[in-house]
Amino acid sequence: MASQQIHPIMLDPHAALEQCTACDARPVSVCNAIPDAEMARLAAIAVVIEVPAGRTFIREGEPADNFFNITAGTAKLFKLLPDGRRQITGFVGAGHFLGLAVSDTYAFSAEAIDTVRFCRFARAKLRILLDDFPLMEKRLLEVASNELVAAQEQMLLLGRKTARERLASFLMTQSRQGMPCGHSRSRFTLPMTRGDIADYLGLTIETVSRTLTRLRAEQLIDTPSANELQICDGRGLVSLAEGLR
Amino acid sequence: MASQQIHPIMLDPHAALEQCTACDARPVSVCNAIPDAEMARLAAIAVVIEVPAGRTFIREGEPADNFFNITAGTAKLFKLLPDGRRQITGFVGAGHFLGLAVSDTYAFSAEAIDTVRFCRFARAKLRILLDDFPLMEKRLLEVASNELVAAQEQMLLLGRKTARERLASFLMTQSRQGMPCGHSRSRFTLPMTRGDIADYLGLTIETVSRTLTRLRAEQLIDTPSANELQICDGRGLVSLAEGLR
DNA sequence: CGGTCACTTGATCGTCTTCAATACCAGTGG
DNA sequence: CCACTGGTATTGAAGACGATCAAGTGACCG
Repeated sequence: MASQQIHPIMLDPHAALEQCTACDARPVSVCNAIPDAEMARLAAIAVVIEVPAGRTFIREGEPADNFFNITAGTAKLFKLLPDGRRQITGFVGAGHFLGLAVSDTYAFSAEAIDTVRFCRFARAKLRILLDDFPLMEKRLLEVASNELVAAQEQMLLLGRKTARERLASFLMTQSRQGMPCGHSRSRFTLPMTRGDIADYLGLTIETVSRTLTRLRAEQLIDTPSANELQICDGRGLVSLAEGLR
Repeated sequence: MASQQIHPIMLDPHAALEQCTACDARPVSVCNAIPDAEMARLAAIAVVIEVPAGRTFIREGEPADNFFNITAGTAKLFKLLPDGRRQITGFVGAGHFLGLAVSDTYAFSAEAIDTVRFCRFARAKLRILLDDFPLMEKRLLEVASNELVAAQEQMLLLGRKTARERLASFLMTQSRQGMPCGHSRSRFTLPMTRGDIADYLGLTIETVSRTLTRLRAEQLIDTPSANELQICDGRGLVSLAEGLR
């Protein structure tokens, strides 16, 4: 089918190794657990792939044959109900690892928001490699643990927070995206659409739009354009996110 | 403080080993990754503790000094907002492992629903032991991955399902609790209160009660008593849980 | 320009919440 | 044995928040 036309960017072994040691995502990814000297083994089984915005590259329910390591761009992970209702479970960027599921099929779908580049590893091959690098397995466990914590935070948001609190939480999380712990940007770009935000926060497009309008009216944020976000009152947003007003 | 009066059930080393190899929870827990011969090392650092119903034995935000392995009873895990709103992120029973968080503080609280017994391991000690048993680390990664899948399923429920669909999903999950894959009980006990169910499903007590009443009126379930549940139409519940009606 | 797509805004509707009363059940003590 | 109590569950009526339906705006693009 048309959606399967994925283009592996083939590289000779030496170039592949270059690719890995010089990879933008390496410092923030799990592969930094593998020493430089052994990097060639990882590079040997990695297939670099680039997909355009809108392309679904993981489909819930299909055989989970691969692991993925995002190196550039942003993707959304989501689950669907038969009637089309969608819940986005996360937005993932460079350094993020996908496909940990133990099951033999993927538990979620993944779609590129902008142009996404990732390394693809055949599950079987990676597993063998993993046996030789317990440090990488340790890193994976760390990553999974952190995601579990984030997932619980999201459950609190979806189960118990109001629309305003959800948006405030989301915007503060986004402002901290990719920043060193404790830091945040006061101005940033939202790569996803209002529809994506709605499906991530368990709301509708209209509610997201209205709520942003209201937050703007209250001087908590500003929206220079639809995709640009300026945080005017971080303190206010944080206390709103925690339900304190 | 009074709530800290936890009673470790001290055992001499031999008895501790007995305790572990004969443990009810071992077949379903992560410790089965450790060979019998080495079990003594695990037993040596385990502290067996029993807490009564209602006791909070993990507090969100407190230093995460221990790992826990539930061996009997049921506990609820939850997060709170400052104003008291509560989201239960899971119910955990025998075999469940708690405290994976990488952070130095717990990301959630845990409270015993009935009498709960667990093994407690000092984080530092367990980590050392883990270095010698990569197989156990592998198991932990498996467990964490499975929980992540469950968490995503719960996000779909909280973000996109109606009250009826949530209850149907919950009841079907409960009916499969502790059953071999593909099996389920048609009749079982709910150890948690309506309030707990509500806080797990992101609803109110009243909505849970009303919805159960309605499901009963529609012959999908029966409730011989408040804590007993009989599934009359499993098929119907499943399709309801998936949003197909 | 016409077309599409994303976003915004308005009016109305419905599901779930809130508030309140009542029922139920186990435990306690008269 | 029965009245009393506290916790839990059920049921009813009213209200609110967010959803749905609908229209309008603006940006981009062939």
